[in-house]
Amino acid sequence: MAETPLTTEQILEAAEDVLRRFGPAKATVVDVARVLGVSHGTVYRHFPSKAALRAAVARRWLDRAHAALPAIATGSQSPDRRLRLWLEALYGAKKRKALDDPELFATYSVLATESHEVLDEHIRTLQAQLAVIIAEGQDDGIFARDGDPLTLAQIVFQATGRFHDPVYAPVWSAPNADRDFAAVVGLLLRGLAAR
Amino acid sequence: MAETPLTTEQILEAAEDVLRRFGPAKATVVDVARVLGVSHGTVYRHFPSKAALRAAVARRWLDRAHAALPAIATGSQSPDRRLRLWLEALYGAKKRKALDDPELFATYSVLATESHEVLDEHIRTLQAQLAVIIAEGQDDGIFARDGDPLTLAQIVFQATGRFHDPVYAPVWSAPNADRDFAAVVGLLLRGLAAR
DNA sequence: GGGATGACAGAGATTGAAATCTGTCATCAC
DNA sequence: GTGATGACAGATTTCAATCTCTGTCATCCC
Repeated sequence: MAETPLTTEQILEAAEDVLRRFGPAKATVVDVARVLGVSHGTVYRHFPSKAALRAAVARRWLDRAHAALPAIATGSQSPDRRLRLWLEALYGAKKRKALDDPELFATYSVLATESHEVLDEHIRTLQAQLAVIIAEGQDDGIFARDGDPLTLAQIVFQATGRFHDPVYAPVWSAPNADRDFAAVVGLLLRGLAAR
Repeated sequence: MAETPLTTEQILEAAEDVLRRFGPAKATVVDVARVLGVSHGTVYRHFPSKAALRAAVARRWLDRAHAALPAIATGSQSPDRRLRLWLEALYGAKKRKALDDPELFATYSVLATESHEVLDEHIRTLQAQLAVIIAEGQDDGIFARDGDPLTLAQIVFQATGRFHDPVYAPVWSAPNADRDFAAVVGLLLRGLAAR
């Protein structure tokens, strides 16, 4: 029976499975153990608490959902073009997931929201990518040189919040959402531009 | 007893009172009637439903909370300065209320959110005020002339959402909130400016 | 007649007893 | 010794019985 020594990875897989099926409100550690065919005590050898397990699932999901972004941030196109592409990719990925499977998206949004730490770190990672693009734009003379890149990255991230914060998921399918997104990004790029 | 013929205004006053004391989850029409010393059937002579009563309370509150804004929008200062002042007044009013009495603020946020219609109309009113400022800025040559004022108003409103949408109330007391607000507004004004 | 009432049906909320879950740990199996 | 188990205490959730609320309307009162 114990042919394979249960891995953390398997537990995460099972936990995702249970969350997908039962949703964040009903998923229990006992359910996860049942899927794996072990006792729930075993799950507690790998994770100190249910919250830690859910946080790990959230981290995995966030990383996977935004796997394409770093490549865009360090791409070969001009910084202004890259900034637009990066924000489009972020909005696009969120929007696609929210429309494809709203229930699953809601589940993961709950996980992310409850795992404060994980979410904060994820956001810091995203803002750091934005900061790289902005810094290169400043070096190239495409963007105005006043203002530190990380602060500007935070500002751009905040100003585009409506297009990546899950609380706004319902408006992403509104008729004007894409037009509004493009307009906000356009205005921010104008604001960033050197004159 | 029936010296005064019960007015809609009195009912709204009583409803606010009950909402303040019991919160949005517990406040009932029977409570409101009790405060007024009438039967709850009487309340239904003035409002077709509990939802309509709550919507009327929400409208009153939103109008009162933002009573100072129209004067700023039509003020005598330069449009760019007025735009900044107007956004500061909006953020400031929200922030003050949220910090002064978080519970009451949460109560009214619930009312506003559940009264879709009322909230949408209120937002349209606010955006129309912003549009007036922007249109004057375009006429004066302070703002770039491309883009229609109402669309630009919507874009500015959306980009500053983090500083007026009640879902973000918890971050308004963060150490950098005011700095971030000023930076977002600064970037947007740069984007709006004629070159 | 205009305005208020309170009894009523159906919908929705409350409550507390029973069931389930979380997290621990002494024990077991290899 | 390493890793898994399952019994357990305390916390949390469920569920069904009960109670309260919403919205209507026939009736009442000035």
